[in-house]
Amino acid sequence: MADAASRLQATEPDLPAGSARPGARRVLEAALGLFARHGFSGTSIRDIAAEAGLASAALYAHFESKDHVLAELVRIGHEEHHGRLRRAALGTAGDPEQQLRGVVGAHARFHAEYPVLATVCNNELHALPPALAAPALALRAQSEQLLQEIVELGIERGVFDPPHTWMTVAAIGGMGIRVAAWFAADLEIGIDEVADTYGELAVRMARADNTARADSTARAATGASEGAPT
Amino acid sequence: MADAASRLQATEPDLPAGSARPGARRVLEAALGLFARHGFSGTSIRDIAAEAGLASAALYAHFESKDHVLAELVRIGHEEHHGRLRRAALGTAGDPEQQLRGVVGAHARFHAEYPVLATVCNNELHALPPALAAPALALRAQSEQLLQEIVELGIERGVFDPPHTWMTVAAIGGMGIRVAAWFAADLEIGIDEVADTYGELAVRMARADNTARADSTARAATGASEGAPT
DNA sequence: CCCTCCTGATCGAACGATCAGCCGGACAAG
DNA sequence: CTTGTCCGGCTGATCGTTCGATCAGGAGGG
Repeated sequence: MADAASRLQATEPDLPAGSARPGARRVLEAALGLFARHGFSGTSIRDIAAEAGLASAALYAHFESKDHVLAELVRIGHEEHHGRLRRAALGTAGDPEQQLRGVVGAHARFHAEYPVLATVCNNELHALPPALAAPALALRAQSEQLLQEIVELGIERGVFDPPHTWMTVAAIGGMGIRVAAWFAADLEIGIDEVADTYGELAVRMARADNTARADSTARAATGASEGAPT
Repeated sequence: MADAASRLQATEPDLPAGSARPGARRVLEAALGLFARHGFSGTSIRDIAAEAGLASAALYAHFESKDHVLAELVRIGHEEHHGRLRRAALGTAGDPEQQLRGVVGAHARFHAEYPVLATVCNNELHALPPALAAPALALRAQSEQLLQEIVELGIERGVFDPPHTWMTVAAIGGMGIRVAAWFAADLEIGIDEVADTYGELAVRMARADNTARADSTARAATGASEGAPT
């Protein structure tokens, strides 16, 4: 709230259940909120320690270095995210449209349930040395490929006909990532509604027979459009 | 390139033409690339000066503080972005679908033409004290409202029927922002193609008669979908 | 002669990390 | 139950480095 560029206004920093030993978890939760608000480089280990109620030296009993604290957050976030996408894909196997709806819904849902964690994973990954970032990047590539394969299957079957497959996949991914930037727990929009809406939007983007219809049906309400003044 | 989490791999840091005096411009260009790769807090005054070929003290002849360097970059980026959106909206006034296509195309085009600047504007805005961030936030609000009004006009006329107007606007904005993360000059995808594709995707998301059609037409190719194994 | 742009030196503060040492619960031996 | 030992988790002090910023002064074109 003190921040102008509202990075996750009222949302409480939150981690998936059972992701670390209690001692380390307190540190991770403290670091999570601070990394999201001030960035990795903008947060000192003294800040983290103070937030966790510890002396700064105590952090090194749980983590090898400041880098490793971020690496652990990034690992937790990417594994939770990728696991949800895979479960959503397996649970709806067969029908590409239902599968796209499910996977994109899970993607959006993750960013709504863990907006702080998602923000750190997306915005601070670059601060990690290559060796520590590699596992997260691998999971990212897998998630993108999962989405791409669903769209390609739909194209094969004729139910999908997106403009430029790869860009459509990138756009679907991008709109979901952005959920973390505006979703807050006290919003009047529920998590289920977010997931459903984003699933619907993704299907609309990919679905066949969309462009063609512009010439046949959508004409009706457009009559008064040509050359309107101002 | 040395960075694992590819923040703008091969792209040259670039600013819109004529945005500052030559001396200050060299500093801004140096800071732009460094802020994008290492973040605002991860970049020191000495880093910027070295990249610009100056002693660190020389920066203070052009800018009041490190904050003001970022503030100027953020101002340039937001003004260029908002200007393009307004011009695109005025150039296609009247027809909501054409207007949405144009504005979203301009949005995507900006992020493809200035991916480094867009990255800094989006990811480092939070590092600015409220007073310096305020103008950019105001322009952001205006841009979002512009998009929202186009969609609402389309709904009034019956050509648009998106699920949850506000979330659709947020999703359209989000997918365009993400372009900056993957677009590179040496890519096989051209800027015009990006703009056209994103315009088309936005229209598909908003267009009326999309959901309803699922029951009437799209059935044809879906026959073999039910319960396919694995 | 002044004004703009610049340099090298330097300020105090904050940085990531390391150290010796203290504390308290776990645990085996008596 | 008491005793002795250990070890994970912690503290306060401190290391050398780097941070953003300031200073007096030099260079040089108008």
